[in-house]
Amino acid sequence: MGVELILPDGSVRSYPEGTTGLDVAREIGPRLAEAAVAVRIDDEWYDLTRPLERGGRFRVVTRDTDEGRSVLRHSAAHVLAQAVLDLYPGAKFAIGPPITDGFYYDFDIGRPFTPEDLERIEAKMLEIIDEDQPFVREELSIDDALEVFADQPYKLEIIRGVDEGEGVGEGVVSVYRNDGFVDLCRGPHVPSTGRIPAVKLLRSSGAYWRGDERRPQLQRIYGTAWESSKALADHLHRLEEAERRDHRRLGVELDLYSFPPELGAGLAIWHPKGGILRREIEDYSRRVHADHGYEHVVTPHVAKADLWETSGHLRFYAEGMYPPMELDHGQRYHVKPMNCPFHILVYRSRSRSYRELPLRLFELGTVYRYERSGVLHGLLRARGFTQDDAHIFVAEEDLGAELAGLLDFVLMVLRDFGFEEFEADLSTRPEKYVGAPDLWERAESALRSALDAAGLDYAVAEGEGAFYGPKIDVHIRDAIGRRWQLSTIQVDFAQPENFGLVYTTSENTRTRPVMVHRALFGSVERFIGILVEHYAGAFPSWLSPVQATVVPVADRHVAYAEEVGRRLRQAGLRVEVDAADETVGEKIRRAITQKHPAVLVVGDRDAEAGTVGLRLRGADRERRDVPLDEAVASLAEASRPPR
RNA sequence: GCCGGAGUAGCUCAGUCGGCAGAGCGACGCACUCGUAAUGCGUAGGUCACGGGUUCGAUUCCCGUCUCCGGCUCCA
Repeated sequence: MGVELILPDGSVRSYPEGTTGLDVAREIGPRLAEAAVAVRIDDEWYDLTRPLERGGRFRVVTRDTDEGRSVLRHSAAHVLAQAVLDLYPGAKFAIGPPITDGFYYDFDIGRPFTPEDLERIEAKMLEIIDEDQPFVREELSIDDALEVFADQPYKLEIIRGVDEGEGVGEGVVSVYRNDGFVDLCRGPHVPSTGRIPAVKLLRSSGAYWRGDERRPQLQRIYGTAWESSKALADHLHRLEEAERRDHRRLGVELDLYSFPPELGAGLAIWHPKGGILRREIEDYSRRVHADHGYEHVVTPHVAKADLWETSGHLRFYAEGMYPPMELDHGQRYHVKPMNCPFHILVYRSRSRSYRELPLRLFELGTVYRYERSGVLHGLLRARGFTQDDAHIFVAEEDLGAELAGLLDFVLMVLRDFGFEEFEADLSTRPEKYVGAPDLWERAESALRSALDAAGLDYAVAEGEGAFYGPKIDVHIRDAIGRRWQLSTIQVDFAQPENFGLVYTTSENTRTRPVMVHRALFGSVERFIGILVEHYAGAFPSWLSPVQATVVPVADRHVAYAEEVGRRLRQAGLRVEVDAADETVGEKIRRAITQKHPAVLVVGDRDAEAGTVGLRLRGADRERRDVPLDEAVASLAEASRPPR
């Protein structure tokens, strides 16, 4: 009994029993066989050396793809565990999956790993890789597996959990052996340890067993593995690049913002230059919202506990809120973690007609959330931040059109800030939910068609929606390929119910509107943090706190430099005239280091002829003798906001 | 919150096996007056995170607290 395989080119071929994926890959081409790490039949994984048990759509997975890398990273994780068990007798090992850009493995050796431990372990791993030990797959009954891992409590727990269908078949699990080491694993793996071309351990840290802080804390070792030493070197270079772009570091260097300990953890202060950046972004946001039919509202920072009871926040979100403060005979007030209840009160302040819908209420609303101290991370994760928040009250029949327009709006805004790559997640109805199922279905299909209409790539996260409604999250890729979640669009069937919202229809009946929560930047602070890292501090001119620096060559040119500065300011530009007692070279270096987009150098010739030397960021070299009028006009043009 | 690491000048860091605290950059002053990425010389700047303990003496050792960093978890 042979197998019939459909190859990616559509051809169908038959193979005798016992044929392996490697045999097929070799037949297709030796280079393919060389790069192969595993094969798939109809999405089922096979090790290269495992006989194919059935026919179907056949595909060779190579090591230079994301799928292939995750196979070799998984194998690298095994080698890591093998090294640790070898070096630390009695070590317990838990789980070791591949992750984005690497892998980890969780251990218990009774103490944390030190940097010296990591060096030893890495050396041991390289030895194991050198020995090119074959990975051998084996299937065991649950009982046999329990015996094999008798002294490994975490493995035993996993095996006992396998009954719920995580195993490879009825009452059977697979293990992989190489040398004396054996690990429970579904696979697949590369054929032998020598097929891991480049590996490096990065760090260790604590991690809870199964992510549960009530359970034992294990020691996790992170590493990365790649298809070639060049790919590894590139990755390490990207890590350095990310460090160079760190918004916390650039915030200090560019004098944008800081996090004084006196203030409290997770709270930022904005310096004048950061203030300009923020103001430009916020002004832009207000402008485009006004242009897109939003009305600007303003609401306070605290509200009575009753309001948070009605909205359900105290029931579902209390641990994310600042504790109450008491005043007026024990009346409790909470600082707001969200703006929605306030916007709802605006809606409910009088009776609403169908003619007013969709009613779009927008606010740059500053909220405070209690974040556990360990998770704070500069602007990206703060305790106080400002949302570009709006709530749209819409008739159910208009929801689809509203969502489609909204998604276009989101993409327009993100493109205006220089982001070009987008991916979305559509989160659908969870097990616990409010609202009628057919309402959910209509909302989900409305979100789906909005995504289709926008031509956006999206993944469906089944059951990941909030209990109150489905949502779309929009992610962007930054300049070094990192993915960030920014915008969110959430349909809400619960709050209109909680607050008893209605509007009067054209038939003079009263109907409940649907509510949409949406934020484009999400948090202005976090968005700026991402922008700083995306641009490595070199913002497009319209966002630059300083748009041009004027450098006089010598003291006698200061008056002309001031004149140039005045002209630029009249054209609306933010300008510094650097009259400091320094060399021209030093002043230029300073402007460049501060990422100013334009430097204008003026000397004798310029003062006489009414010209400037113009050096633009990113240009190969400067232009000399540019007429001042021309320089002013072109810089003003280059510094205009996108809209 | 938990695990690990750290906190010395505005920034980046060295140092003190317990005995008067150091560099580079930055700031300030003086000289230089200069044409596209660092001119030279000088000066100031420190509760060695904070509080307690041990000690003749603590920046150094011990305990606690705060803050930061890497993770866990959670999210915008």
